[in-house]
This record gives sequence, C-alpha cells and structure tokens, in this order.
Amino acid sequence: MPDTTYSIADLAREFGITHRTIRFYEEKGLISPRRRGQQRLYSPADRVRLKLILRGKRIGMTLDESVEVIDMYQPGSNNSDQLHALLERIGEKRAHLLQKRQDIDDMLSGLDEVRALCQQALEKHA
Amino acid sequence: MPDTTYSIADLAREFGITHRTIRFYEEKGLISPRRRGQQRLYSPADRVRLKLILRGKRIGMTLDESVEVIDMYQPGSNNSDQLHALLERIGEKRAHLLQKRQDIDDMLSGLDEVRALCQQALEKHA
DNA sequence: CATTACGTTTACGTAAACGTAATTTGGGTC
DNA sequence: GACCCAAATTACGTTTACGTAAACGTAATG
Repeated sequence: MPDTTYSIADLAREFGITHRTIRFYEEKGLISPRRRGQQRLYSPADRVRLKLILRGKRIGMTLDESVEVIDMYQPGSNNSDQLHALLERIGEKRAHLLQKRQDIDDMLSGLDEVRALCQQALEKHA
Repeated sequence: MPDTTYSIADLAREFGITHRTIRFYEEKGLISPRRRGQQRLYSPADRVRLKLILRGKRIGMTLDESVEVIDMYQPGSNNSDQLHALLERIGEKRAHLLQKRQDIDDMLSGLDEVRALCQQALEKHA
C-alpha cells in the first residue's frame, strides 16, 4: 500500500474535527497538502502533523506553540550554535511540560480525595 | 495573623497577572471579593480560587471548566443521587486528565529523543 | 439528466480571554 | 489644600480559533 493519501473527510472523521478546522490550519500554514486539481490530498506526514497539532491543543498550547515544538523534531542544521540554541529551547519546553504534568497530578489528587469522601458518605448512608 | 486579606495588587504580583485579569474573573463570577468602600479585599479563600483557576489555565482548561472542577471540591450535598452524579463527573475529568498526562509524556519522550540526537551530533563534531 | 455526495472558495460572525486607554475616586503626605 | 498613588469604572479594541452560511465545481449514481 504505497502512496497512501487521505481526503479532508478522512482526517476530519478520524480526529473528530471539521473540514473548516483543517482548512484553517492550512490557511495558517500549519499543513500543506498536495492537490489533485482543486482537491486536497493529505499524505501520512500531513496526517501526523495534524495529529501533533491536536495533541498540543489538548494540553493547552496555541497552534503556533505546537508548530514550534513540531519544528524541533527536524533539526535541519548541523551548525553547533544552532544545536546549542535548539537544546536550550528544548530545555525550556521540558520545564513547561513538567510544570503542566505537576498541575495535572495535583488536580488528580484533589479529585481522588473528593472521590474518597463521596464514597464514604455513600457507604455511611447505605 | 487572623483575617489576612490581599489587595488586587498583591495577587497580581504574586501570580504574574494584571489587575484587569483579576477584575475580569470577578466580572465572570469566578471570584467574589469583599469590599471596603470601592476597594476589593481578597480573602485567603479567594486567593486559593484564583490559584486553582490559573492552574486550570496552564493545562488548557477554559475558565468555566476550571470553575466546574473547583466546584467539585465542595460536595455541598448528601443526596445519594447527587453524590453518584458527582462521582460520574469526577470519573470523566479523571479520564481527560489522564489523556493530557499521556500527551505530555509523549511530547516529553519526543523531545528527549531530539535532545539525544543533538548531543550526539555535537560530540561527533567536537 | 437530475440528484446526491463530496469538495472548494469567499466572507462575515462569534466566543473566550483579556489589552488598552481615559477618566474618576479615595485616602495619605507635604 | 495641592499633590500623588493605588484602585476603580467605563468602554472600545484585539487575538486566537474556529463557526456558519452562500454559492459554486465535479463526479458517480440511479
């Protein structure tokens, strides 16, 4: 199965988003599908980009922020200075992500406490 | 030190946000500080609410979503049906949070891979 | 060949979350 | 009493991320 392509409907269905959303991402330059005439043809690589964008969104990143992270995945330079700069930015992202994970864990503990209280109250009432 | 209160400037400074933001949250009903004449006086409880709202924001929740979670922390009902409903909603929130944490972990692994590649490239070049 | 399904462009609209003046008010201070 | 500072109110503006028609093209289908 070489040269797999997806229609806009395929991706919209798979990720639970609208056509409009996908076209909007293209308008912003986040995705650049090929064309067959007017129609958009999405490659597996396009699909992955979309998936990564949506992943970023779920954890509260802006679209631009997601792109920034995605772009880190293709070093695209052997220059020592560039590599150091990249390592720097990776470090910052890492810190932010660890903060977010901490926030999530805190919120989860809070919810677990409430859950325990609820269950106690229910047992006592039973 | 009883009856600690905070001015709007205190909270803005502590959390790195503007006065406008805090007033906006009040306008939306997220916080309801006492007043001394015109001035707002924030209680420790108000401060905690604000802190929780900002925590929610960091992990990509809307303000309304954050409030929804915060409101879960005060059961405020012994009714069995209400408790079951609450447990239900807690379960959903938990699932979403676990998804987010997974997203974060995935992104972290990706960044770590890139980081390793960068360091290899630097060593080889050295 | 008319219909249906799927896709396209164009363009104005909208909700969320504040930003940014402009002006005003209420104590302290010299 | 003039001055200043922090806080308040009012109100229009802005960015992000799409929603929502309207109007049209293309291709398969009955």
